[in-house]
Amino acid sequence: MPELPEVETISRQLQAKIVGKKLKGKKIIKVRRRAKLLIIDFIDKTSLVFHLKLTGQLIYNSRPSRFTRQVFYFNGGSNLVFNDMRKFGWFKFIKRTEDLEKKFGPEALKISFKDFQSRLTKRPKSKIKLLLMDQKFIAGIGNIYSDEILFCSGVRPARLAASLTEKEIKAVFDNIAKVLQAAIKARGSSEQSYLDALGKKGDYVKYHQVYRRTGLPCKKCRAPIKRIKLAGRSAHYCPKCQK
DNA sequence: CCGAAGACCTGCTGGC
DNA sequence: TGCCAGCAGGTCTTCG
Repeated sequence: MPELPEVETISRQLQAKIVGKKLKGKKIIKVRRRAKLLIIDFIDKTSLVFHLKLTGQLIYNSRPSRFTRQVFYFNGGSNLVFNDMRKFGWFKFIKRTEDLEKKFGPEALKISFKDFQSRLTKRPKSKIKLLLMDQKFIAGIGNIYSDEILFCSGVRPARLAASLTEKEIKAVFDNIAKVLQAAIKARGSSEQSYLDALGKKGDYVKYHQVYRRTGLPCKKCRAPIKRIKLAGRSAHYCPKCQK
């Protein structure tokens, strides 16, 4: 589930619901996202940090299910339910988030073209899809959105960074923001288990051009979508639209 | 330095 | 219907 658009959706929804409430007697002053982390900041400068990994859910005012790992209760009776079928996700209370946040590269929605380009030239032999998913290179993009960004850019996922023309680098850069913003607007992609903080599915799957569409006709040219393996992950692309 | 492979978990789907 | 292989939004660690 949760890449940048999904975590951003949850973050915005929770920000509207729980700021000003108290958890364990401590007042919540902000809910925010860094990379794929969801961070709840308290007035005493401590934070509660979540990583939802593949199947984590954070749902406001929900009921526990068989997959519930933890329920957080706020003063006044409302709650926040943390579900995670595959148990990869985690949460922890920490004193300062700085050290944790330092481990990530620039935010995908904040990086400048200049920075993006210079980072690419420093990793000439890396495959472009793996670079987009490398959280130290650029933070927030995962398997779904790297495939979608590269489709929109006309670039195959296994291309080496050094092989991209200036025009292609610009296209990839532009499509990072374009695809992620559109996905946030649709409240993310619900492939299987993802739900937003209000317990609703995200609508972006219907806009997917290639992700998990192996063998289906490309929405632009009708050529069958291909799937390959890169670093153990599936990569989907249109052999005709992407060079 | 880099990349590939396996580990961590559970559930679902498709083929025989 | 049953069983088994393969797949799934993400990091981590280990090994070559």
